[in-house]
Amino acid sequence: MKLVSPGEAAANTNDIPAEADEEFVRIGEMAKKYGVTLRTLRFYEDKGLLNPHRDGSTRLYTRRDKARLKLILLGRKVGFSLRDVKQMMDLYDPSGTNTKQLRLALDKSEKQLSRLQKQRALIDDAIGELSNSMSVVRQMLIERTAAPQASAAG
Amino acid sequence: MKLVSPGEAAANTNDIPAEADEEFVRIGEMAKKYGVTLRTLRFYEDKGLLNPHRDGSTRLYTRRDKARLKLILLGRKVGFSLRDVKQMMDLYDPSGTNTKQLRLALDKSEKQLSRLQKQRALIDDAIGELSNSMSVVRQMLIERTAAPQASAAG
DNA sequence: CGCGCCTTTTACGTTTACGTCAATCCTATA
DNA sequence: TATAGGATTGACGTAAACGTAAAAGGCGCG
Repeated sequence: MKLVSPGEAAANTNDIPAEADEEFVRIGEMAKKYGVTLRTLRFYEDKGLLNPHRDGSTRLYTRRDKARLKLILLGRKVGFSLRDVKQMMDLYDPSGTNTKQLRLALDKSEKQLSRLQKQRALIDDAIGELSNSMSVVRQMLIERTAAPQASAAG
Repeated sequence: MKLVSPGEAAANTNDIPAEADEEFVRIGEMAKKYGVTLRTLRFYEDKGLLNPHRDGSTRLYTRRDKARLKLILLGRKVGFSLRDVKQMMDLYDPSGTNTKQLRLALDKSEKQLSRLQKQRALIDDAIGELSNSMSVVRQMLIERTAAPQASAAG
């Protein structure tokens, strides 16, 4: 099931780099395009999140893989674990309405949203406590640098 | 340098549990008092954050250890690493003004504060994106459940 | 005397998302 | 043909803060 000869793919990359309709890209180009490392792409594949075609041993990524990667990156951005992302993606069925997938996504999203809100509360709390401590420390420093000269209360 | 015999300490725990002025507490009581596990206390000691006395092999925690633990827990709460906490604590000198310690603490605090603020921005961002996605998904679900009956636009 | 409870040390396991070699292979190019 | 540039798999390393046995010692109580 060989779709493109390696020479052809390589030539394509060299000849018409702006001819946007390239079917396949190799891992290096894919990585640059989405700002991830090669390791990351291989890792995602290892975890079953991506499934690029192969030309021999060389990975070839298609539009489909790009769409999936975009979803992964979005998921990562909003704080889903890769496992969650995989769970949701695994439910995708191009021949159906994907109701189950959507419901799962919504369910997970609600939970994640509340997690994020809790996190934000924790961070706000931490910011408050830290600011307090900083005031105290600043005050201590003032006393320690200004007092030795004019200590009134002794 | 044995300060309290084991029998005495044990008796103390059994006889007068409410007599607040106990000099030493063992690891179990310490853990309960501060809501941490035994493992945590031993871990902190292993990392050089605590230094309880010993009666034989039994750890005995004093007021000083309690104060240090409080600081550790505060540091943890505001997001410092244990390493940071240790660095700051290590500068403590009961016979000086501790200016260096205070300056380091303030410096680290400023950095941590900006980290926290960045984190909060990221979280707010994530919340926004997630909310958007959820709207989209909800809309898709509506279309998939309501449309099959009355699809006007075909 | 045996039981249960507390304590000890040692040391490997957990989680997540990759980083960082290492050794090897293939290919286009000068 | 030598070399540089990508690509491959495999596998150990990292960070943080503990969790979780495992095996053993000590103590008071009934």
